[in-house]
Amino acid sequence: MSLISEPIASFSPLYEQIKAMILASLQASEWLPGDAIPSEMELAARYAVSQGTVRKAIDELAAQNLLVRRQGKGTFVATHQEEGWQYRFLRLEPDSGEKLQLKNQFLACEYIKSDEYIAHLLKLKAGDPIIRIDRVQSSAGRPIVFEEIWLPEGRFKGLTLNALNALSGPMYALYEGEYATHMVRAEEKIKAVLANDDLAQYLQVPVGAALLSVERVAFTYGNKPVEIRHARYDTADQHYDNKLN
Amino acid sequence: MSLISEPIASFSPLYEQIKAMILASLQASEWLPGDAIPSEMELAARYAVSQGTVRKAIDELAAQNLLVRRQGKGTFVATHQEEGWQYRFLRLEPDSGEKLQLKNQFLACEYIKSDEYIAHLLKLKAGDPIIRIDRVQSSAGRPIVFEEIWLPEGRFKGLTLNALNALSGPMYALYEGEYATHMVRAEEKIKAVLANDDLAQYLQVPVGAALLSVERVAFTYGNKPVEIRHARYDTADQHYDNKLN
DNA sequence: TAGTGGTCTAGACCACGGG
DNA sequence: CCGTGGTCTAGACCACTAC
Repeated sequence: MSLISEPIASFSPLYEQIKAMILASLQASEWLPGDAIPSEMELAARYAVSQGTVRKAIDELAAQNLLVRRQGKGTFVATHQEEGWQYRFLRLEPDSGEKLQLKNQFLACEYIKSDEYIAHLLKLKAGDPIIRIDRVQSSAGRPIVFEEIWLPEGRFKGLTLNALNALSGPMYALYEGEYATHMVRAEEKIKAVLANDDLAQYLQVPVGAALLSVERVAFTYGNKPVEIRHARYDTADQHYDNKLN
Repeated sequence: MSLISEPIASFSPLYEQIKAMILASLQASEWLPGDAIPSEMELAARYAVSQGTVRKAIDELAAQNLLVRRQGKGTFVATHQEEGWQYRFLRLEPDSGEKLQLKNQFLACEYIKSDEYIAHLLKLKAGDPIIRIDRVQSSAGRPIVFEEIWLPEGRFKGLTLNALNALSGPMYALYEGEYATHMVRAEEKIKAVLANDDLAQYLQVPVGAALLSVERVAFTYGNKPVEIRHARYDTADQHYDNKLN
C-alpha cells in the first residue's frame, strides 16, 4: 500500500490507516458483532501490507475492546451478547463480593421532544424526537437502581414497552440485535444526592436517604453519542467499584 | 536467552520473562522514577534476545503506565512528580469543566495500632503499627474533600505533620521522593453517605447532606497494598468523572 | 491435517531530540 | 551528527482449534 493516494487516513503510520479501514468496516456493519473478521493473512493481502502491520492494527483495536482475538479460531467483533460481557459497563457490585443479579421492571417508554440538555449530550437539536424510558432494577426482590434513559428516536424507531418487558439481559444486547447499534465506550459523572419523594418510592428508601447519582453518555463507533442514562443507586449494601491505572 | 534455566519466570513467552525481569529491576529500585532505563538495544544485549522481543515487553509495561516512552530520548520510569501525572488517580472535577486547584490542610498525623479492617486491607496483622493522617482539601477557599489516610509505619517511618504541611503537590510525590514508594495502581469503592456532625463541620455542609464516600487501596510494585484512603467529597459543584471502555 | 492467532528473529529505514 | 524509539518487512516456527 502506497503512502499517498489513501482512501481514509491520508498520512501517519500504515497501521493507523489499516486501523481506520477496519474501523470503517465495523461502522458500516460489514462485519457484525460476534462475527469473525477475515484472517490476518487475508487482510494483509487485501490491504497489500505485511501480516505484522495488520497485526499491530488489530492489536490496538483489541486493546480498545472493539475486537476480540481467539487463538486458533480467529478475530471477532466484540459483542454485548456474550457471556461475561453482558454487563461490561456496570460497576455496581454487592459489598459481599458476590455477583449482582438484577431483575428489570420497565415503568415507561414515551416518545417525546428533547429538551436542551439531552439534545446537547446526544448532539441533537432541542425539540428533536427522542424516546424516554424509566426502569427499576431489583436484586433479591429489593429495588437497587432507578434509571431514566434517553435515546434518539431515529436510531431506535419502534421501541416499545412490550419489547422492553420481553427483554432478558442487558439493553445493550437489545440495541445490538434490533437496532444495529453496538456501544463502544461510555463516560460517567457521579455525585451523591438525597432521595426526593419519587426516588424514595421507587427505591423504597426514606426521603432524604443518600443515593449515588450516575449520569452516563454511551458512544457507538465514531464517537457518536447514542444513549443517555441517569441512574440512582441505593448504595446501602452495594458500591460502585472502580480500578485506577 | 534459553527457555530453561531462567531466574525469574520459569516458562511462558520470552517477552513475559523480560517483563518480569524489568519489573524486578523496578521493584529493586535499580532504576528510579524519572530515570531513563537502558535503551532497547542494550536490554536486548543484556537479556540475549532480539530488539523486537524487548520492544514487546516494554510496550506492555508502558501500556500499564509503569514506563513512559519518549521518541528520540529513551524510555523512562513513570513518576508522580511529573507535570500532568500529579493527580493521576484523582477523578474529581468541577462541573464547570475547569481544572481543579486543591489546597491542603493537614489536621493530624498520629502513630497508632492497626485495627482489624485496615490491617486486612494493608495485609498486616491487627495491632501492627500504622500512621493515620487526616486532611481537608479546599478549592477556592471552600472545603471539598475530607480524607483519612492509613499507612504502614514500617515503610513511612518518620513522617510528621510538619513534613506534610511543608508539602506542595500530591502525597504520591512525597512517597516517591522520601520513601522510595511509587504507586502503580489503585482500587476505589464508592458510596453515597450522609454527613454526620464531624463531616458537616469539616466540609461546612449541613448535617444530613449527601456526600460521596470513596475508599481507596493503592498498590506499589508487586501488587503490594501500601496506602488506604477514605475520602468524603462534597459533590454539590463537582463530580467524580469516570471513563468506561 | 489445515488454518488461525502467537512468538521470535534480523535487518532496513524513518522520525525525533540533542549535541 | 548520532542515538533513541517507531515503523515495516519477510520468514520461521509454536500453540491452539476444528474437522
